[in-house]
Amino acid sequence: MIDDPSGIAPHVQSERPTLRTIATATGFSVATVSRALADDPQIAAKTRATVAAAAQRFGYVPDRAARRLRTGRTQVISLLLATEHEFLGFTHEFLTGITQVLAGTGYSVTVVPDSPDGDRLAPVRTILRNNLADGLLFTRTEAFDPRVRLLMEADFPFVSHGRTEFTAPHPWVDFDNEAFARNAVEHLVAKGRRRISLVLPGDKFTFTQHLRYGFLSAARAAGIAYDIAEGITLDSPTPDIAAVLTAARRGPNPPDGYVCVGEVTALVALAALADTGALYGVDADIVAKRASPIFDNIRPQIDTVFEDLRETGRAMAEMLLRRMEGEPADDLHRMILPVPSF
Amino acid sequence: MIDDPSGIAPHVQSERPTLRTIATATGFSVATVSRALADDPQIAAKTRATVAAAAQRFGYVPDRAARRLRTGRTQVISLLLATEHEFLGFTHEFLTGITQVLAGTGYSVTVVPDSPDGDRLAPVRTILRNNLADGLLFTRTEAFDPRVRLLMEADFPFVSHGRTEFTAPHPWVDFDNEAFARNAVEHLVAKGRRRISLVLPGDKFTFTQHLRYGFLSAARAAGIAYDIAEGITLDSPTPDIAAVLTAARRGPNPPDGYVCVGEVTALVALAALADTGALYGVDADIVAKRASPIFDNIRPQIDTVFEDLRETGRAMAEMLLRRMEGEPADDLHRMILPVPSF
DNA sequence: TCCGATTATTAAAACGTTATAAATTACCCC
DNA sequence: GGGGTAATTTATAACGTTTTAATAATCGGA
Repeated sequence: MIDDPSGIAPHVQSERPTLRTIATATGFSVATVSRALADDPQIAAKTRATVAAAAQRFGYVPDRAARRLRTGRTQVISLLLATEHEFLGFTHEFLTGITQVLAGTGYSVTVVPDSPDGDRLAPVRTILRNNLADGLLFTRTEAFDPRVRLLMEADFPFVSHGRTEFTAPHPWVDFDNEAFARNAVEHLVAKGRRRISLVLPGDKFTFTQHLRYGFLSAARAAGIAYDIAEGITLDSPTPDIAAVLTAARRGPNPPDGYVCVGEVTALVALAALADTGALYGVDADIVAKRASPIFDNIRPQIDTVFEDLRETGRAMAEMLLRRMEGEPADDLHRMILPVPSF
Repeated sequence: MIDDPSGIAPHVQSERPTLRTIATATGFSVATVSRALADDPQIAAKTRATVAAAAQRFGYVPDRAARRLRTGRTQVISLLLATEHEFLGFTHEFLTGITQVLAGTGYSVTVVPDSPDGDRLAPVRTILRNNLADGLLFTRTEAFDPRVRLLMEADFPFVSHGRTEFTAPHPWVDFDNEAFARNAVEHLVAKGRRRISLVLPGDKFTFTQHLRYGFLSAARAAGIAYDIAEGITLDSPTPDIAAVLTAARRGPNPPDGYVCVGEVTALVALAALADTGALYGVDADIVAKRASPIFDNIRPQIDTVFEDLRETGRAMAEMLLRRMEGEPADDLHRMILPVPSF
């Protein structure tokens, strides 16, 4: 074994090639090698070729720490991951999309927890202050999201999952929740349903407004009765949601249609039907937003609308890369469309 | 608002504080400040206090890049996240546990995709070679996992989710799948079931062996009939699993009990019952491993056994920290116990 | 043949930290 | 007060990059 008098980290010192390795091997200086690898046109084409070949031969990979120290760029993208989401598989699908795009770009993804009930600004501040990332992705965006405000002020690249109501444009990827809600209501109406119910996410999230608007306008246009569950949100403990939905079923005018914004809520609604002796398809119908294929295996089969979270992750990562390249925010928007199964 | 004709000071104040900032402010040298902050006993206690106060005042946070360049330690923990898991919420729960423990330690978590069907060694090699992390966590461990072999050879800190069959000890956290399978079978037997069925994960994973052993030994001890589905694994496309289970139900001797290792498989089994006109609780029973509360809202309610993935993530992160501190691997093992709902 | 202008290369500094070795100061005892 | 030792502090040299400014090489053109 090679002795290491330096006392510096054990697994590093196994002859990792550096610029100097290539420099001494090719006879050029470290500076030239660095610029050659950056494809600087000031460096003769022949030299660039020689250096590139040597780098290839040695399996040279630039040291991130050194580059980061020198340039201030971290090669890191941070994901603020909300503790709650409307789908069980949200994190997995989303992260899969992001890492798919980032694979091979040299960026790595760090995950930072984001508690929508807590201080959402704290992790952002830490990242900005300590220069922990070059770009930021986050979910569960609020209408006047403080993170968006702060990041825009700091001119720090980010893409939000969900829009805001700020006037200045910023990059976002969003699911068309208004269209989803509208389609869901219309579908229920087409099935003859006249009294539909909805459980919304917390009021502060922008997508809650979109859902509400789509739901209300379609219900009013159809002239049917509707209600939005009170005292609970999509993120409430499921027993609480179950209690409210079951109570409503036992009340005077139980709904005959449910628009469910998440998978779990849809299961709760189904359970409420079963537990109150109601028959799906007879006494009530359900349209649910889904992000996974689990409903294929749930009986009775309900109508679903697919939200492609993997594609969402991909779109956000791609957009962030473009933003970090300096592309202006004005056109960096992408709406993910609902895919109904009906 | 205020112009800066001098070109000197003002914006410097808003710059990130470094050791030099504190050094000039306190009158000590950079070296002293560095050592004082490291609580070096060679530095006078009074000096340490002074320096600590100044650091506090400036909101000093050491620059990760500089420290990393100098020490070779990255302050990063990488998570190799398998593309498939037996639970929809696996990623979320697991990641939540990990980030909970790592919050405040100064370590950040990067997520790297790991495709169990592809080259599982490639991401590990990249991390080792390019010194991208100080420690590694991964899931879906194989009996003779090449990653474990490589990491042990390189003496690189890691914790695997799942055991291996290597003789040398390495840190692991595992769920007692053997106990789960055994309990599940015994429970079905106690309910009077005499012909039980199981879908296993891929053969190479260690936990597959544990499941098989628990299942087989309990079934044989009880003297009942059993079968393990062939041609499919837990990770097969759900339509494939559904096809096999449904075909079995239509065959000569359909099972009257199912041990389901994942939530989706349990749903498939339930659907297979429903689709073949069988009645849960009458024609067959199910015991399923679960990681989320969704089954509380699925009707009929089946018997479940809880695997606490958040606790698993916590345990793995804690263990990795201890391992990185130099603790020997010998006792770094933790078995997560099944929590039956029955 | 030599000069000015490109073109190609490189020396040196810097990013912020830590570790080594050396320098300084404080302290104690005679 | 001096000599020696212990207690503190600090200068300096890295770590591997990139970048600025400067040097060296090449090339026409007069």
